[in-house]
Amino acid sequence: MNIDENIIADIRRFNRFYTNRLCVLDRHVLDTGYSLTEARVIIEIGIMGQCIANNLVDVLDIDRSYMSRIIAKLCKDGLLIKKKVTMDNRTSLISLTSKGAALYHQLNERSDEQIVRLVQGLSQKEIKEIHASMLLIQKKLDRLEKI
Amino acid sequence: MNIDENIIADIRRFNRFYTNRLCVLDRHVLDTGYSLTEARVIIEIGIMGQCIANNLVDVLDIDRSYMSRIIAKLCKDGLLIKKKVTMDNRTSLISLTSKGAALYHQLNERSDEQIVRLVQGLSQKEIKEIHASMLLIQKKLDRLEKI
DNA sequence: TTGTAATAGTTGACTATGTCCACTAAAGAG
DNA sequence: CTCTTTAGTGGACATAGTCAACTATTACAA
Repeated sequence: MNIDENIIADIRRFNRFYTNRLCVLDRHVLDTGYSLTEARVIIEIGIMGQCIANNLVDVLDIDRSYMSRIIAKLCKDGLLIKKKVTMDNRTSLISLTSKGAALYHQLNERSDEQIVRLVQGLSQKEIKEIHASMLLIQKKLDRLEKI
Repeated sequence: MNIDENIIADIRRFNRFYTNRLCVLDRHVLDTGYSLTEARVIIEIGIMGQCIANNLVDVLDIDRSYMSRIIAKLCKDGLLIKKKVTMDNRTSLISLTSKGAALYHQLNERSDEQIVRLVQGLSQKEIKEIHASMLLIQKKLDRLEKI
């Protein structure tokens, strides 16, 4: 597998470039008073609807003890509730309260806004080109995971 | 500016996807025993050749006191040397020692290897497609900065 | 069914990473 | 020569994340 050195340099340049872009896009999360990690937890629960702590640990790849503390904090803040379920007394079902759901929606809307800002000033044609490029990259690089 | 909701969702999906990829690519740095931030400092000095601490603070957007401590550590580890320069007695010229330069080259080589691994299993044609897509994204989104 | 292993979660202690502020010393500006 | 700005350092602190020990419960195999 010989790859042109210029291509490697370009990909590394792209990675540096895109890292900065992602950083800027994520910054808005901090306005909520929660960290990126806490936001990820809220969003994941929003997507899952209901889950147990261990699901979050697996999906988000966060340490169990750290997750325990994050959940405790978000519960204390009234964003989550834990419901004991008879099936397994070791666990609780976690879900968003209405306050948590509101934050979840706010995070989603803000993320959407950030994407709009990202491509602001470009024509619809250019946006479509970027879109197609992203889909291509993801398709090609994602495929490799399954092998 | 109306943007198709599906495109926004796709871009957000791509961002999540690519964040994970970047995370995996960066992980190799930790094998050196240095953090990503310390590695960024070493690489930047490698690129600049010679610089003063404040240059690094500006370019890498790292707190001055934090930078001071990072430089002190890297000096203690024999990766950097500070040379007093008569022109301005407040500052020192910082540069890599041969040991530091070796690490700099190692970091570069490993980063290149990671890119090769990233696209491993793809045909040359597919790699060229990815490359072109990245260039397009960067060109379109980079242009927006200058406005 | 009983002993053993595995799983879910919690807590304490710790490390790593990063931030804020006050300070010294030198340089630059008027 | 004063006053302001700049470069760097160090103390104290904050935030983020890790590691290991522990309890309680469940799963499983003999």
